[in-house]
Amino acid sequence: MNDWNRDNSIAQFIRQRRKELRLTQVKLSDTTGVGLRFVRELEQGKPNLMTNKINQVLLFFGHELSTKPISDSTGRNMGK
Amino acid sequence: MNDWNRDNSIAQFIRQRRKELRLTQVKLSDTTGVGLRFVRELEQGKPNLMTNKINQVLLFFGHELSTKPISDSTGRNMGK
DNA sequence: TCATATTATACCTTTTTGGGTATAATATAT
DNA sequence: ATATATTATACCCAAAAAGGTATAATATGA
Repeated sequence: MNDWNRDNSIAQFIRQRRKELRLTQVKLSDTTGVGLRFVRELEQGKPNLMTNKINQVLLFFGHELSTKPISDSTGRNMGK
Repeated sequence: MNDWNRDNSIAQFIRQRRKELRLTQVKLSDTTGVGLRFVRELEQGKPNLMTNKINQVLLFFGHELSTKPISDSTGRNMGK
């Protein structure tokens, strides 16, 4: 078992969309052009990934990396 | 000159927020703990960056990496 | 159950990032 | 204009990602 973040929202998004389209990891790897290992690390929430590779996959789903505010449990915005 | 994407939205976000707080790249580098070189590559829109490093900077601004739909000029959603 | 498909883990290699530093270019202020 | 501060570019090095492949584990279906 690795110590990656399974409920990483990006990871979840990818896996969910992939399953909705009934694609295997292999298929997604082929069609997006990233390695199979990368698809797995991505879906399993490996913390350190290359943004261009992620975007390469997200593009297939019509998405891209962006930023969003972090809110705590009360909905308050954090940070400077 | 490099061929990076200057109007990368994440890059723009970082630089804009940094300037609003009147911080130098050096200051931001120090306070976030990432290297100065990284801050520069980030703001200049280098496409291949490690997500954890970006998040390390975004956290300071109360943000984090996420995904968003790509829309064309008409506002239509793209992709599968 | 049993065979197959899909996903997960482990090992090795190549490639590239990120850090640091030094230097050059640009912006800012007096 | 000129001194200073800030940002940009170029170099090398260590550390780590991504790819490939092989094997194990798990899920799926007949």
